[in-house]
Amino acid sequence: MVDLETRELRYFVAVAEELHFGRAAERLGIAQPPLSRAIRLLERRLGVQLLDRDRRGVALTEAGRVLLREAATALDAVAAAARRTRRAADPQRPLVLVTKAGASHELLRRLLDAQAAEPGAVPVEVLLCEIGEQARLLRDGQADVALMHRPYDDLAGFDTEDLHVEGQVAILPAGHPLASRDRLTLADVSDVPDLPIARWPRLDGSYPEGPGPEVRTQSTLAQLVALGRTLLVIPASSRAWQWPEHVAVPVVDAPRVTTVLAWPSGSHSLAVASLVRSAAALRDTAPPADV
Amino acid sequence: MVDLETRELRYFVAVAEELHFGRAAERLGIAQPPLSRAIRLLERRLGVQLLDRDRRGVALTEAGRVLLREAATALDAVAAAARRTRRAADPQRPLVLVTKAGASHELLRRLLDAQAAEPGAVPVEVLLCEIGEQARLLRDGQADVALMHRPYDDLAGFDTEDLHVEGQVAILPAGHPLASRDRLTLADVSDVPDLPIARWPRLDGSYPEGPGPEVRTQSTLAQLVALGRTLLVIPASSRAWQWPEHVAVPVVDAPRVTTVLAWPSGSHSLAVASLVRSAAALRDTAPPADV
DNA sequence: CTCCTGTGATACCCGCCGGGTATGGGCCAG
DNA sequence: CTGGCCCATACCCGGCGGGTATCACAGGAG
Repeated sequence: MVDLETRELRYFVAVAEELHFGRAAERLGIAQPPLSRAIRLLERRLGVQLLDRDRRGVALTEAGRVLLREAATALDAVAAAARRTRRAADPQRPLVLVTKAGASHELLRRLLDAQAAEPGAVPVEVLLCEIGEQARLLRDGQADVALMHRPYDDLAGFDTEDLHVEGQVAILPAGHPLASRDRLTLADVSDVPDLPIARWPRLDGSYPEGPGPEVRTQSTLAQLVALGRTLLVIPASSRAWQWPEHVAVPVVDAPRVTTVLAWPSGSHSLAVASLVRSAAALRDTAPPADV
Repeated sequence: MVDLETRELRYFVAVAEELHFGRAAERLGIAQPPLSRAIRLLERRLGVQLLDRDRRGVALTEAGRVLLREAATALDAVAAAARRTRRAADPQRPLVLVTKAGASHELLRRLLDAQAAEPGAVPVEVLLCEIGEQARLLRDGQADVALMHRPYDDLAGFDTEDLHVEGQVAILPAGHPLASRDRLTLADVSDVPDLPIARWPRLDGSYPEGPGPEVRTQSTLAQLVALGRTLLVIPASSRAWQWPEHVAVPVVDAPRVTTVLAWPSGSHSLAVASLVRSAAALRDTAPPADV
């Protein structure tokens, strides 16, 4: 049995991501030789080669790729332990709810209002993040609960409560021929030559091949749409995209999107339970108009 | 931002579980004073009181309870990182499949046969565990894949493939009046005065109140049934209970149990994928007789 | 061919921190 | 009051994590 220390995992992650001992050491705030030694020791303790030191630079072995992935989640778990413990000790800790900026705006407003009206309401702090970040923020304890969207977000490891189902719309630059239609299909929007779909970075930061522009944030994407450089298909209730230059047209055969409230499974927080109750009541009493 | 080391977490878990510095230190193989100091340092770094040192002994604070739970999952994640990394480096690593001893025996046999018949079959090692342990073994990397049972096992954090649905039977000592019936209901078996339901330990090791005998393993339970001291309700295909002194009677209104193949979500292992394919094919070509 | 540059590895030193022993001090039980 | 239990404090030591200086080696420029 080998007991890894989080320091070793942090060091390895830095080297594995930088693929360069010098830069990794700088990022960690230590010198390069101790880092080399630490990684070598880690390899010997595990009995596994993690890196191929080539003449020029460093490459991950298969085992190294596994450890990079596993170490990231393990470090998240450790960070979550610290954060949640501190939060638990804060008597007036607000509940942190994270959601994608601009998504499900109306629903969120109604949820916050409903929760605030509860007797003994726990204050709710709203944290906005970029697409796909909610899962990490929940996992590492920076947030207690999230609004997420099936089937797009990865809900593995979370308990969820469905809140709302809706269709999707294509966001187009006003003035584009497609913008005058009153309904579209996925076929209509999939291969528009002058509006290629934007490309998001993969987990490793690289971009898939394709003609569309590379984007990393919603705001850049919104501006690209306004400039007539790309189109996108999103849930009807998303509001981050309502620029004057934008037109929304329903896409009738796009998959329907379910907005869910998600929280780490096994969470014993009374505050989370209270919010979930509010959400369920909200959905049952006043279902928002579907699109 | 506080970076906890796994050593600190292990120390805290030991103290939190033992609620006694001396015993915790002994369990950790260190002396008591350094342990006291380490815990005190941990509290100061977190800025949170984790333990109430009472006149006599130690009690967990609310924050301490949170950290105990979080630390356990974080340590599991770290251990999983080490184990999975080593496994990844082993060229002829077998795939480890864990299941409750005695459960879904036929299904498992057919699954192993089907997988062995695959071209390029990965060897599968079977690991048997007690009830409720599969999730931990999957989480901490001791197993790659598990047979689990909805709705009884906690499937949070795992991807699953449904394999089989079946009813449940009551296991009774032969000769008991109920044993001669050809069907039972939950009402029939819920309050039999001379056959009280056995009590399993909770996570903290304590037992719920009740008249039934306390059990910790399946084998003790099987013997208690044979002795006519308790009854139990289990999926029809479970085979650990087929002693000569046992009689199985269908319980018509018990919830139906789904046997699922489960693996850590996000697992990129080709071997797991291959086994899942085998399992799906198995189910589609030759569904086992339902009960 | 030579020299320079950039890379990770090695050698060696030092200070800190984790761990040990000895002991103190508060709080029951009797 | 007193002894015992249990955690905290005081103090020492050795190992390890981190630093600097340097080496070894591979390319590339000239």
